[in-house]
Amino acid sequence: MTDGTQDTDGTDAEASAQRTSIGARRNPATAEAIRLAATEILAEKGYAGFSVEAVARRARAGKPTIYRWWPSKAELLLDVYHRQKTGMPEPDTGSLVEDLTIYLDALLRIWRETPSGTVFRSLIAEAQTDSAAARALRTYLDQRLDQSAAMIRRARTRGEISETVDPLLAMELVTSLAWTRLVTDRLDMETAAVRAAVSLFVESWRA
Amino acid sequence: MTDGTQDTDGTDAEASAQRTSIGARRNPATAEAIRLAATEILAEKGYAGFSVEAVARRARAGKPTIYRWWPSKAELLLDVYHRQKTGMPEPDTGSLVEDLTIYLDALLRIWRETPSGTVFRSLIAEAQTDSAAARALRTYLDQRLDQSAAMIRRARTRGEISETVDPLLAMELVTSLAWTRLVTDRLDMETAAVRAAVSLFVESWRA
Amino acid sequence: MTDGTQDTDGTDAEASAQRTSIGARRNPATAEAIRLAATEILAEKGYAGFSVEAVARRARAGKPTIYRWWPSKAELLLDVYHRQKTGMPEPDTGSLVEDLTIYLDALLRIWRETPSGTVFRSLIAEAQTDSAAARALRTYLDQRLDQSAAMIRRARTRGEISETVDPLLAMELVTSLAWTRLVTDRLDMETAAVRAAVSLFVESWRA
Amino acid sequence: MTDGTQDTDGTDAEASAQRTSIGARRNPATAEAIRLAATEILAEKGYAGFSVEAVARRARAGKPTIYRWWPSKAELLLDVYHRQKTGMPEPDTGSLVEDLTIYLDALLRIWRETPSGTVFRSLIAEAQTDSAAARALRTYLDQRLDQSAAMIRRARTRGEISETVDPLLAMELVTSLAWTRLVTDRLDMETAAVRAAVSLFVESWRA
DNA sequence: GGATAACCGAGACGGTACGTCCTGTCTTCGA
DNA sequence: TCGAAGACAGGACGTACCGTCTCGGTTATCC
Repeated sequence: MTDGTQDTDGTDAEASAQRTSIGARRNPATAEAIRLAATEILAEKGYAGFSVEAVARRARAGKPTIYRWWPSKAELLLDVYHRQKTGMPEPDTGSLVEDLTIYLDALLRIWRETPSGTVFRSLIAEAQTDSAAARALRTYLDQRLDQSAAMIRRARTRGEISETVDPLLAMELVTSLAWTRLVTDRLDMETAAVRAAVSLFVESWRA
Repeated sequence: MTDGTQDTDGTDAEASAQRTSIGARRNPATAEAIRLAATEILAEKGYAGFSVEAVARRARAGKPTIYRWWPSKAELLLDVYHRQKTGMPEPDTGSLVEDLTIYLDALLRIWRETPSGTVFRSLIAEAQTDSAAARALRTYLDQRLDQSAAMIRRARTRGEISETVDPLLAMELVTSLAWTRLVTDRLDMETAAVRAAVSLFVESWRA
Repeated sequence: MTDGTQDTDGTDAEASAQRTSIGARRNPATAEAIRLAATEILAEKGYAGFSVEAVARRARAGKPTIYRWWPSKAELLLDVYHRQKTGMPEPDTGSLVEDLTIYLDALLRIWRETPSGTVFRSLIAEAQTDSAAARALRTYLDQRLDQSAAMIRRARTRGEISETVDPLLAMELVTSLAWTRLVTDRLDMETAAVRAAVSLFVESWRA
Repeated sequence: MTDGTQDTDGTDAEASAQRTSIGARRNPATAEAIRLAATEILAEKGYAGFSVEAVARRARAGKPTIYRWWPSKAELLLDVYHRQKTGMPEPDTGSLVEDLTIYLDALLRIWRETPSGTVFRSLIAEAQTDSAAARALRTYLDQRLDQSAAMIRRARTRGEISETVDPLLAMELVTSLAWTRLVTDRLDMETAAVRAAVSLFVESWRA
């Protein structure tokens, strides 16, 4: 940043720009460049090509800089996932089947169409090796479930479903399907199929 | 081996037994020693400690011998998993809730109490990196689903559930919960909780 | 702690004591703390543990503060060595053998019993890498030689040794032995052995 | 040389040749390529540029291959020095002054005119940091002294010098001068000066 | 019944990545 | 305007595995 360009909060898309310390505090531009590099590598090469070394190389950052802020590969992965997981709808149509269909459909589509699917797969894989990743993954799952369980809690509140339904457990059932599809590379589920699956939850299976 | 004084203090009782060549054909004892070593390593150290190098070391085998017969780490993993497959029950109590509860409870218990849980977690992790593993995992899932969907088909046949329920999809819902629990290390689900989860599938949620 | 505590005595043995800014001029307490930290580290861990980072850490100083006043690691080393130079004797007993024995014996003892040996070893090592250190070392050697050669000049003046003996070269021979002993960690030379070595210089080897 | 990635396709035909394993034993070509690379780096960039990483890069070898055979940087350095230190004369002219002059003169010349001087300086520097290097250096010195002390032993045998002269100590005096000159970068000593120095040893200083 | 072919152990090889430590530079903030 | 603090890019450290490559030795099978 030797020139006078003002972009302090700018979307510094150029990782190759020479960055230097901005004093005794974290440089947001560096952090962003690292996240960007990590994201791009995951998008281009997948988890197999994702290494701290490669991220550092692409972001023109030092490895210690990465380890300073993300104590493990998993943390970086999780951070990247977090940033990417924008635009998840929080539907409230008044119909639980509809809400869950919209939610699950959107989740699968986002995983399919953006790098976030690869990112999350990577995180799951990492969690099988790295205990920090495992903890992070579990914490993240808990939070996500709690948040999205709001759909089910609303349905219960409005009397659409029984009081005996545990919202967290119910939400876990829905989410689990998505996870399984993700790790087995079968995200191509049409909306109709999604609705059918959701119906299997919400509607009675009974004849 | 020029003399018999080899390796009396072997760190590994099983593997330290000297195998001699049986000529120009595959030595089953070697193959077994490799499988055993792989299994033990997974049981003791988990996926993190599972490397071809470590397996070769423990099995007192050469790395090329492993690569000769198992072209990838994933193949070895899958082989190990297959051998370990203990008898999953195929309950037929006349009640779908009961059948699925027994099935799911057994699956979680086996993953919890035998090394097979670790092995399968490892396979899932490997599948995120290795395409051969991915293919193997998916094929395996298909077969398992088809097989265990028999429970649901029977329920449908006897009129317990609607004709519109897709047995494979329904079975995938049940199985997905187990997978998610496995990869997030939350297998400790009591039978009552399992039954509650299964009920969420089979019973109506509606008030 | 931000006021009052003056710390005027400057010979602060504890580097962790808080120093406060004295405004826009060099803080002697800081400089002293840095020198002290450097000395202690060299004494405790030797050259291997001596890094600007470690010195800054122990002195509770910023690295730039060190680099501001000592442009290279070698300068800091040399500074430390200079401060540590305890009184080397300048014997004048009337006998050259006696003078040199006292001198060499004292040099070896000081290097052995005080940190200055380690410091000087470090300086020699540093000089092999850093040209500033090399220059400093050589200048220092020249001065030392010139100074201690006085012993030999006196012996020549009083007719004890030949006019053809070059005092500087002769002194270099004596000093060289000490250096070699230092860098090969063989400083434990008894006075008798020192005298024997000196005699090899001054007395005739001839039968 | 603004960065280290410059000449990966080195002009060096030997090093760039692709080498592979020759079975379960050390590949001499690899060892030689590593030694060559180490030597060249020392010759070109000196000790400052000498790193295992750099050697591996230039030799087109893996770092583990280097560490497999040379457990420390110092061992590699010492090995390189050993190979290079050919052609040291072992004079036996019948005159000790002559023998030592030839020897010392040759030593200084070789250090001056071949890379071995740089190599040995590096070893001395390394020994101040690395205990393995220190041990190696000391062992090496002992052997060299013992070997070259033969000149003095011969002189004693033929009655040229006193029986009381300790050959090892005497040889150490001679060698020390060379070491000191080496580490202070003052190897440019003319033969006459060398002879003068040696004379200071062998002849009487007395008037 | 001697040659041959494939297996097996062993482990070296060129590499990639790990996570840590240090270098020397830079900037902010407080005094 | 200095000092403390610490972030930064970068390079090197020594280790663990990867997947490949001989090697030497060992049988069974084929000629």
